Amino acid sequence: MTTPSTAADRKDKLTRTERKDLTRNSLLQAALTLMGEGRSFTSLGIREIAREAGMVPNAFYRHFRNTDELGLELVEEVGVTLRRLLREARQSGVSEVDIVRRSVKVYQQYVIENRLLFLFVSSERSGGSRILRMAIRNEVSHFTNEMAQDFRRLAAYTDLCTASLQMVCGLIVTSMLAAAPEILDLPPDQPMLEDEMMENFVNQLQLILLGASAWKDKPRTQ
Amino acid sequence: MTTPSTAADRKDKLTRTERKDLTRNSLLQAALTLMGEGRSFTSLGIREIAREAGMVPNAFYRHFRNTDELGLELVEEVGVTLRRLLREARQSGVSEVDIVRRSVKVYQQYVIENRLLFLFVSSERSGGSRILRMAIRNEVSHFTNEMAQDFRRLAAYTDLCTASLQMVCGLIVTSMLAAAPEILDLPPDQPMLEDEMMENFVNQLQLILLGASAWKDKPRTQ
DNA sequence: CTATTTTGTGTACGATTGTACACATAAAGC
DNA sequence: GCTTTATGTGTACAATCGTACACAAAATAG
Repeated sequence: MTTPSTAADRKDKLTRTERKDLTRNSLLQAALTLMGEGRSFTSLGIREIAREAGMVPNAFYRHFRNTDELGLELVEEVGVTLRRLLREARQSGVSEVDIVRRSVKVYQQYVIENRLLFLFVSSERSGGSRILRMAIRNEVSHFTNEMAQDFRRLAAYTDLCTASLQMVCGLIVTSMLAAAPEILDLPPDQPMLEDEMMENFVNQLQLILLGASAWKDKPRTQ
Repeated sequence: MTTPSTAADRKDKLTRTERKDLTRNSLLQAALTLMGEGRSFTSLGIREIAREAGMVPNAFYRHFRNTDELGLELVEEVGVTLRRLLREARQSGVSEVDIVRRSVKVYQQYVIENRLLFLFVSSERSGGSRILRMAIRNEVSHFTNEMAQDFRRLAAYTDLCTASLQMVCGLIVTSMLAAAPEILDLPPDQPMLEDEMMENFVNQLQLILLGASAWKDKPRTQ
């Protein structure tokens, strides 16, 4: 690469790695699209994904060795998506009244906006390939830890030791992830069902936080 | 049917419906076995299941029209399994100290004993076919309701209105189901990891119950 | 006893799958 | 400019899939 060619050097002539990234992304997107049409990731085939991406089956191998490897890439995307959720939650005011209800509403919208990714993570978190399962569990674990750090930073629940705080956040995250598939399965124009579900979700989170307020860390022994 | 032939009439000559039930069960068992070997239910094929059950592919159609229909039968089996869990929990003493820790231990063993069914329900609860998902959600909902009734019967958390009690039980069930895949993925001889996971699970349940004790039902409005 | 229905077998066919190999084309390296 | 390398295409093959049809055997009905 003699002249760096700043990627906008020539408008339609792209560098090799750029083209590669484009088709690679189109493969990832194709897999997500297929899941959006009701297929489960585990049952997707190489040919199917390549076809959806508009390329010949063999081209798949230029980017991934098998579908699991593509799935790992999707897991990483899930990771950045979750981190973005936390970052946005951090920016929005925390000292609001009704913070739980507000957060639940934000989360609901976030799940809908990132429908395909949450579809993926919900179904692969306990299904299919062990490798994917473990990778997802890792990302969720990181997410939980970051949430606990945020609680610390905001000086919330300062009575709790770190282990207890992580336990609480784990419970919150479990509830959030369990809510995702229900959000995604909601019939689109049934506001009553939706409100009922959200109300239930809000109450559950408030109950967890209520428990956290009353929680006393165990003494030294055990 | 002239003489009812009480099914033990001739020891090795079985009636037609008995034989049919036997092979039907062997198909169900075959599907579970394949899942136990790491396959996901969604990706199972008719031929595969029939082969594992030791019969020719076409025989499958004598019992189910497709794999989803077989899955529905498995969901029903999950239902009776969950009900049995509740029944056993009901019998064991409730007025024990450390009741949560004891219950968690019982649950862990129950999940391991019914490994294949919990594998199935964990992976299909948010994955694959919409029909199966809804059926499982139904069974889980019934389970939650029965648990709430048990709480009522035991005069536990009498301050809570029925809706709140169901909300609490929903949270408990969510946590239980989320724990199942982690239990099943535990490496078999790592007692430290196992203890850590169980301790975390116990704490989460205790936190929920602590929250339930402190919970005040909403006043009339809203 | 005869006729019918049920249950499982055997064979067959077209479609689809994962993957191997040879080839084209265009960017990158020198 | 020439050579090399990376990326995508085309063709091919064995394996598997779901499913249709004809058939065998045995239990049930009359």
